[in-house]
Amino acid sequence: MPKSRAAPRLLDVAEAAGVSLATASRSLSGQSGVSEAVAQRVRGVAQSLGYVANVHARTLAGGLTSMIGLIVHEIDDPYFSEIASGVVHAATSHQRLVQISHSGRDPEQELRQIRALIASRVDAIIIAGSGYTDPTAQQESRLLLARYADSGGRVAVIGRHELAVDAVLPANKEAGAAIAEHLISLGHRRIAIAAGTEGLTTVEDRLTGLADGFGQAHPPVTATAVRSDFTREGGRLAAEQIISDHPEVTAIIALNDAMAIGVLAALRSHRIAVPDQMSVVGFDDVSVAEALAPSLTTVRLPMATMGQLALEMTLKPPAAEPRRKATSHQLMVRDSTAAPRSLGEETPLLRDNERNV
Amino acid sequence: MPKSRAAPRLLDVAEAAGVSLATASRSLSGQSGVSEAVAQRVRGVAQSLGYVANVHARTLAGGLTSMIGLIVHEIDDPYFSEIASGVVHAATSHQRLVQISHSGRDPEQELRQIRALIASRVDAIIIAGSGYTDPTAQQESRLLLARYADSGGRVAVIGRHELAVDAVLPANKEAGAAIAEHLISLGHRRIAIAAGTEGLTTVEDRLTGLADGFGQAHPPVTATAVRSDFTREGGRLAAEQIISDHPEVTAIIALNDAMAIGVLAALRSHRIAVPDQMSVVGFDDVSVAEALAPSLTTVRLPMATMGQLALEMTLKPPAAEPRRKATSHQLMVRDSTAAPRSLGEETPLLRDNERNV
DNA sequence: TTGAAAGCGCTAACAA
DNA sequence: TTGTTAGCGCTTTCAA
Repeated sequence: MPKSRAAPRLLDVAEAAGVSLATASRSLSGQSGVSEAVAQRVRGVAQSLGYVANVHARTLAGGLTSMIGLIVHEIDDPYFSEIASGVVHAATSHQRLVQISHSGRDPEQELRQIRALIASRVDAIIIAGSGYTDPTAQQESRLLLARYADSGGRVAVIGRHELAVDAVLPANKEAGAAIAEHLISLGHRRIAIAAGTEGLTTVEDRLTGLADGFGQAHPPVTATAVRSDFTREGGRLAAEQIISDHPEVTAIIALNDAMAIGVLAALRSHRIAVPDQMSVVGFDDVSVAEALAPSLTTVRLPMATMGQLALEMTLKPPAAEPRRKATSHQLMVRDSTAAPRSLGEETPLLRDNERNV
Repeated sequence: MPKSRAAPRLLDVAEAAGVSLATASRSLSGQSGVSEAVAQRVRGVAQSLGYVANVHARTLAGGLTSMIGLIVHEIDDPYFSEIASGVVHAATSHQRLVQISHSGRDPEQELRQIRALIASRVDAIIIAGSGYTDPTAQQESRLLLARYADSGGRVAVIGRHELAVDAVLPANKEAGAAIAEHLISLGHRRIAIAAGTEGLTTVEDRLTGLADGFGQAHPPVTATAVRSDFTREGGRLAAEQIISDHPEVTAIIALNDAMAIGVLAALRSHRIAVPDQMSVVGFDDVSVAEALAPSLTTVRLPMATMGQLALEMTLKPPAAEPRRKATSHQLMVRDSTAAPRSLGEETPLLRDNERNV
């Protein structure tokens, strides 16, 4: 039985190839100053020995790690996995590796993850997902990140305008306004909102956008928000409450698609037809949204692109002022919205398939 | 403006606290042999300096990294994100961090990721997702992993029986048999299979299970497999082909839920009613499956648990023989399956809500 | 209980 | 073109 043997070191490669440590190092890192013949031989020896350089030693000795840390709220939420996918693809094409951690929407846990990423000296840290409206919740994170940036680390966030770092800003307000206009133009005036947990900036921004959009309606809109978790189950619970407490409502706005899916499920179990008896809209356009039945009217935010943009920001040297990159949004009108029933068949069906905003 | 300053080192902490390097190290790592008073003071200084230990130096000097590497095929596929979620949660409760990489179902890319994980000296590597039936595709990965294990690294795989390492084995065959029996008992005999790409062991195992289940039917089953990508779009394409080439079919089996969602979309666009005109089933029971309309009949594989089990295997010392851990499966009968129309209303509706297998 | 010092594996500056 | 050597920041003997 083979004894547990340490992994081969660069020194082992050098000896086996009959060259010095420095020559071996140069050969493998593809630097100039080595004859091609020697370099070739060293590479061959390294391969046959199964040599893989120790990143820790390499990092300690000098350079960067080529590692990017990504912190998301929930790994198994499509919103974040699509962002992650964008980050990973972009990173791969820049020969960077991504280390993904998740915070479970808990500032404490997020702090711990930031600490771990800093400890492992990743070249950059990307934090995706809503910030917290409570400033004390991230006092220490902010400090840590500032110090990290100060000592050369790069930081970018997605959707957290409250941190003074490079940021990709999802068009949450604009998306809210677009949805409000869509429902108003269909004739809805009594609307309920399945809103996510308090304290998340994303939730508040989307609500603000909706309020802006509603403000212009004649006759005016009556909108009621019901708070719940920012998840499918949260959507289901919110819908139950809306159904029982607000029977006059003709449309439900869920503040993300996950909640919208929960809303649809609740309506189905109550045999409330969508869109005939109730219109439903979401936010994000996660990829399953169009595959639902009825397919979900929602606002598309380009998650993968957002991830890619964030990654690319971290590759550039820091700017004097933090960069802000706004994203596009696109209202996707599908089968879950229609004119309210009371307006009946005499109203022409206002439906365009994809309206660019 | 603060100059770009290097991060504080343990030496800085030690000096600021007026102790030696060794004492500082001991204080922070909570070792015995330091007076509590001194330890306290050192910890205080470390905190106020925002000191975070450099993992690379620490790793190089001795110990483990407390990092686990996880390789998945597709980060934004719910099957994998649910597995990842299981791994991450279990890891967190064991104070481990997880680094997630993705291979895009490409053996080359997978090899590169394995190399990177080994280079960063993660304590363990978990590879999730189907293996490749072509043995040459992973010749080198196998070699690398063997060497890594030999030098003390831990390896566990999810769903790759072809590697001689600790493995969590999804009940793919049994799941296939359960689905076959379900459709047979409903009376289906002309069945199409939307199968994933060739060369994936998961696909072949599920097909084998289906064939086993079909073998016992009287009258016999006619089953046709259509190959396509193992994704939603692949499911859609397969369904289109099935609709045009095999109009006699009364049920479509998709080899995973992603494909099933694509199949449902294709059927909807052809106005083929599910389950009245066509039954549809999937595999996996990703969390959105029950939220679809009609809700999807599928076989539940406990993805999060699988991830958790794999993580725990890597925490144990290696066994003489590779461990094999089989998982449960559970047929989830929902609204996408029914008796074929030709049997009409005279057949009693065999439907139980959750049948344990 | 504390400190001094020898590495861990690698890179890069300096010599030859 | 090649080799020698001084660290990188930490842990861990070994001495005091």
